[in-house]
Amino acid sequence: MTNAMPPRPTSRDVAERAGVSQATVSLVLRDRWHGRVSPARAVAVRAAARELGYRPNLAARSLRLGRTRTALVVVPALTNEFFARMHAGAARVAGEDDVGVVLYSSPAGIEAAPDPFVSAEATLDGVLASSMAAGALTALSGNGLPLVMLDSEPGGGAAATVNPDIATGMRLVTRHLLGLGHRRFAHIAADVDSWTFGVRARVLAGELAAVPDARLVATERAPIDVRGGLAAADRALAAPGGATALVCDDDMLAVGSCKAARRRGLRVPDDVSVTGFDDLTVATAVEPELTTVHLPAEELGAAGMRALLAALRGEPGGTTVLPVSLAVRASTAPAPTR
Amino acid sequence: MTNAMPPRPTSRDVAERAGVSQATVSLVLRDRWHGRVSPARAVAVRAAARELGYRPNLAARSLRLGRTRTALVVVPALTNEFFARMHAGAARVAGEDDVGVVLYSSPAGIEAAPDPFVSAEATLDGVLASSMAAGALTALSGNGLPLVMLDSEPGGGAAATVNPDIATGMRLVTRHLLGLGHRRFAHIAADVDSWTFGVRARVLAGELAAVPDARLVATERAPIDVRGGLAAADRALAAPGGATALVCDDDMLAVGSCKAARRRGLRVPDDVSVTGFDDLTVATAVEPELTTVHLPAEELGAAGMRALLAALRGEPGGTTVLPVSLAVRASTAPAPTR
DNA sequence: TTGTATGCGTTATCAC
DNA sequence: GTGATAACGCATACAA
Repeated sequence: MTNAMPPRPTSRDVAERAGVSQATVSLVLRDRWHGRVSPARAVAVRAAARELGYRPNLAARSLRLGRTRTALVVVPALTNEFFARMHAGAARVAGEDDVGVVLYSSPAGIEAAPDPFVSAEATLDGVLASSMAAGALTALSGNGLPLVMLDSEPGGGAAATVNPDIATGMRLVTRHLLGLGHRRFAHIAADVDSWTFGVRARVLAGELAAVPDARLVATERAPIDVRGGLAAADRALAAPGGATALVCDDDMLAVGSCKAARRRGLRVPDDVSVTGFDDLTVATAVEPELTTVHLPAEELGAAGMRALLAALRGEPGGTTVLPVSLAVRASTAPAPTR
Repeated sequence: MTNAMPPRPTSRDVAERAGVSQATVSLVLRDRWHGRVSPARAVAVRAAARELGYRPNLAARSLRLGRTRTALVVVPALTNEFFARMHAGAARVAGEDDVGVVLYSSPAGIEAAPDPFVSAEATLDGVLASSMAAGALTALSGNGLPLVMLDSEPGGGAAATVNPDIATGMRLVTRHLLGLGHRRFAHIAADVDSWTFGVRARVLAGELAAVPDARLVATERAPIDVRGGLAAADRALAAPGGATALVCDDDMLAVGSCKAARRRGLRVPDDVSVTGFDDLTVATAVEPELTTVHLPAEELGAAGMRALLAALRGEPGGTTVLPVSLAVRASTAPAPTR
């Protein structure tokens, strides 16, 4: 039994089979034949292509066109559900426009953006980057590719920026808690120096400053995971001031914070209220379910990719802000009367 | 201010700057110059390339070589942490070998594998597919590309298969529960028809059959998420037989099962024990923390990619089985004495 | 040891 | 309307 794999058909093969020239094949298949090729031949070409299972060679096309119809999506970590959802949105939109997506999830997290741009620059049309530290941005914008930033500081060399309305999100959380009678807050913050977390800290502080007897009794930073949140909340709860509300930068931190509270014998939400941010699956997996800010992760990726595709077409881009909402669930309750 | 973006340097530009021919540049940069190019010139070429910031054009290289150094990784859903980790492992190994990864996460889940292979076949050297339904496999193997299957039925046209030791995992769970005195089991199963879940069901049944008074009092299928698990466990708990142990196919199902138990006024693990599978982050986020089977997700992806790279080199592949372990935590306890 | 020439498959520019 | 032909950037067989 011979196992000879038939070589992939080329446009020449299609031409031969359809009895036309190779150039005609290209015209017909790229839909640029109207008025230049007779309908009869066009039909014949299409038929031949189908029968042969012809697929254009992307490498050849890219070489000739100088464009690759490929965008790079950069996320800090794909194992974070938020970024996975963002990626899904971006990939969907790109796919609808026949643009491929190559993914780079920065192993070093949010800070570094080393090799990929160097090596990838060879073959990309644009870059969609998310939640990167301020410094990393410049490394990306330097290579001449259109760049769209997600969940990042507007401006700064990007062709466009798409952000969820973080400020409003934090405002909703704070006012929700304030309305519940809480006055002593602790901020369980992500120990990541990025725009998005800067906004959260600023808005929280600002909202509390506007209410005479409200105070931020502690701010604890932690790596964004359950253990980090647990440790940080433990420190915050040990601090003087007796916080009754733990405002967390992320759902994972909130989950850890709930654990910390319980280990100290405090009930959530009776003794202490806890809020998250993102509305990941885990927010409704734990009990009590988390009151959290719902961020449109997939839509963020989708809008970002749309902005990138627009930039690729040469259209100017600005800053888009996506609305967020507060998901009020069971981890918040009226402040305890002491 | 002129904004003329300098065109990307080609190997010709490097040649010109180094005062050599383009062919020499190619030889030097591909490290095939030993004995053919004088060391002095080689040094000059490297210097010129560095100064110009030369990057080879991948499209041109692919066209010339006929290979793309790109592998397709197929996962059912990236938003599932297990697959995200698998992807990370695969991407890491591929990167070490300068192979790119293009990701396809089947929107339709595990069943369908529609377009990507058609359109992607143009530009891929191999495929790494994970946890696909039996039918989808054939669609992949048909296109002549080397294929490595992950967490799937061994054999069946794939160049190699890499699986976590699912059977042992389920055996460990069952015996753990049996050792705790449980005799009435319910299986909260994933409603997905794939090899991995088939094995779980089979082993669970087999292990229970080997213990005279042990019984599987209910099997309930559910979509793999918290709500699905909740609903299925609720049905299982309502069924006659009074299961004291809920064996779940997945951590998400286990989380939902815990919720279902609590809503019925049952305590976990005092009244009912619950086990998961996968050991996702959520397993240690909820309380009680889940007793579950730890699957080496990242290593699975890494081993799979190694197998694919080996297949690309023409080496024969077989079936690799990766060890798993039981993470005993707080969701299991001795069976209640009634 | 080095340079020249050719072709990979595609698209676009031209004569016909 | 249609079909040659040239280029895209690289790797290599071959000539010098």
